[in-house]
Amino acid sequence: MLSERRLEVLRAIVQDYVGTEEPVGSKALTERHNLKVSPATVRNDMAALEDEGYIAQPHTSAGRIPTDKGYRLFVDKLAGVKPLSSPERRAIQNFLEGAVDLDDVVGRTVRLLAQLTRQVAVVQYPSLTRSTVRHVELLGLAPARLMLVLITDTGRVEQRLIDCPAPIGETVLADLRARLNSRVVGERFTEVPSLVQDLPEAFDADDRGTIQTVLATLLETLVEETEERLMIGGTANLTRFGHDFPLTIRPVLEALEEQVVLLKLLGEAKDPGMTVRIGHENQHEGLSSTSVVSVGYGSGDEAVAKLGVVGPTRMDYPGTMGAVRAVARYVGQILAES
Amino acid sequence: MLSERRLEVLRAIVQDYVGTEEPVGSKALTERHNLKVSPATVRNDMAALEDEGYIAQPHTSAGRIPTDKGYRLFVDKLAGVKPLSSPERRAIQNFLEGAVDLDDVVGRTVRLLAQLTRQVAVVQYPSLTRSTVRHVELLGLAPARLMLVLITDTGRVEQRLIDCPAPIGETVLADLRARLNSRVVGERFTEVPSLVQDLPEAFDADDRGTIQTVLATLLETLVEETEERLMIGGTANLTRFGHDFPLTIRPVLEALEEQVVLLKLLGEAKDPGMTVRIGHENQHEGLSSTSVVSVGYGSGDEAVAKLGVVGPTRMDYPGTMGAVRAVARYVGQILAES
DNA sequence: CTTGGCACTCCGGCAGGAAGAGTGCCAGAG
DNA sequence: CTCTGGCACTCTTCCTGCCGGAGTGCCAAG
Repeated sequence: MLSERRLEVLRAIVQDYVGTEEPVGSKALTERHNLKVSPATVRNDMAALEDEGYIAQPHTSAGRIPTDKGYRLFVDKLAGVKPLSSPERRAIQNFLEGAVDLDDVVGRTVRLLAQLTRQVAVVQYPSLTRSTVRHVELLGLAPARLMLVLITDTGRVEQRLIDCPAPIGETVLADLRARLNSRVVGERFTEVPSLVQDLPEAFDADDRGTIQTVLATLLETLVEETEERLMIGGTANLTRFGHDFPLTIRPVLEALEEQVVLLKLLGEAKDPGMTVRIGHENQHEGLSSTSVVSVGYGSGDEAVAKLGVVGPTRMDYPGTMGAVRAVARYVGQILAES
Repeated sequence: MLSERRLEVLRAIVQDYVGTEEPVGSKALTERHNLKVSPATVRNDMAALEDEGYIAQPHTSAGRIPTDKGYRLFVDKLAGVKPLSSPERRAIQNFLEGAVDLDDVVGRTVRLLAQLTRQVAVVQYPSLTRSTVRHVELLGLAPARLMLVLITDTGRVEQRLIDCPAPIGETVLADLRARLNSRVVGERFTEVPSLVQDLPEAFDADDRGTIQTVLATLLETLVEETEERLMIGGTANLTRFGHDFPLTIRPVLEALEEQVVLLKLLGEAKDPGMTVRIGHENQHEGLSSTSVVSVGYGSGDEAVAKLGVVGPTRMDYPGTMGAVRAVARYVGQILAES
């Protein structure tokens, strides 16, 4: 086990490196942090930390920089979450309250996160998985053509065109609409399939084909739309990454364009609270020199989606975590109100 | 006026510079293009071209590179539009035909354009301005709460929640729905206001307040949604820009995140055909070292939206223009079919 | 108007030297 | 056993001067 002081040294190294972006040496450390020991002692500690794999030196006779493992220890044991200042909190709230619809909420959130953390922000649209049905509507566009509209309690609306196998009468349609709604409104998506299973039985044989089609489309919509959309922003902040640009930034931009990758990234974070994935802990290769801080957010007790930021492993973890957590909370509030 | 040969020299310079990214000198020119004159002659021509402002040299005794003005001349007079190869055309068509809905069409288009041109692609969602109403639906969610759903012929669906000043009966609602649709279905958005103006007169005084609210929301939706959304992709291609990265790439990324800027950019291109804006011709400062190639596309004869690419001024104009034009055509076809 | 020749300029790369920062190790003190 | 100061060593970085190459501009001749 590492002694108290060695942990303190590691913390100091991380803090200094995050601030200066330069390898940090023993002398500078003793000066900037008032460690009560001499540089020589710190050197010994550093040697020990290096043996354990927490820090490394780019070349002999250079200062040390933290490794992924070092950051991990820092995040787990040494760093708290830095709360935002109250002006910041107020700014967040004001900014988010101006949103007019769901797209706007997500858009504002992304910009806010990017600005607060000065990193790339990723916000997943509220998931349909946990949400409930507010209304289902069927519109007859033509004798054998319907439109299905699904409205969720998170304010999302999905629509599908349906080509029916046979024409369907307006009264039957109204009947179907009424029955459908009485069964599924207020219910969770996951419950819907079993709730509508026996619906066709209530109708004439002539109409059953159409009704089957409608129900199939509805269930399909519920499933398909569980695949999430997301919005990203603040990519310009990538330019602050480092000096060895093209090599670093390219794979990150590529990864960010692959929504699938990002969704997986957010999805993997199972921790109910905040998740921090550091460097190579990220599966995706392009992101192996970045860290991802993510957290679930939602209108009620349950998380309906995730949001987070992507930045260099050398990031201000306490500050970033504070911002991410705060934004998630306020977005949750906004969603609950609307 | 510039002589024929001097134009030829300019063309050669542009082509070589686009290929090599390095200033091109007189000797290399005579070798790579079989100009029938000596380097010395070319030097004289270059001096003339430089006097006219078509080319410039980074430093004394370096080769020449084209200026914005030089590219402009090249695009206007010297370059054709390079048609795509037929395998490319087939690939485009196949790729776009797999799309399942509007979002998917736009998403695929953006990826396609980015891949074909190896630059940043921007695609505007089909505009509602020119499109017509396919259906208007009113759903009673609660006694005094409605949802308005607007379906357009471009496949777009917009919805709005309406809080009514007074409860409205189901029969009145059905009546309103029927009248509304009989008047506006098939009509252009711009026509709608005058068509529905006198609708409230057909109803009882009790309901007029609510109906006014509904109509107001409808008109508002039509206007608001003229503000376009757009999708961008291929930002990773920015890393191919040049070697002086952070300075170049940052303002571009920032500009790309400002949808307003991009919309203005596309909107400014009034030319019915293809528009090419080179370097400083772009108003936005961050884009002063980029060129924008854009073109309108649409399902019928009329353009309903724009798409294009953003790349370095040093780009392959004929190839890029060819790709942009081809993609626009195929997207138009796809939209017309659906 | 074109051509070859020639002097000139400037960039880029390379070697060598000096400075600075940081390390590792050791021996001695607490 | 831990901490400390000292010292030699290692690297990187920066600056300098130097050379070669590429390209230009100008001039005089064809």
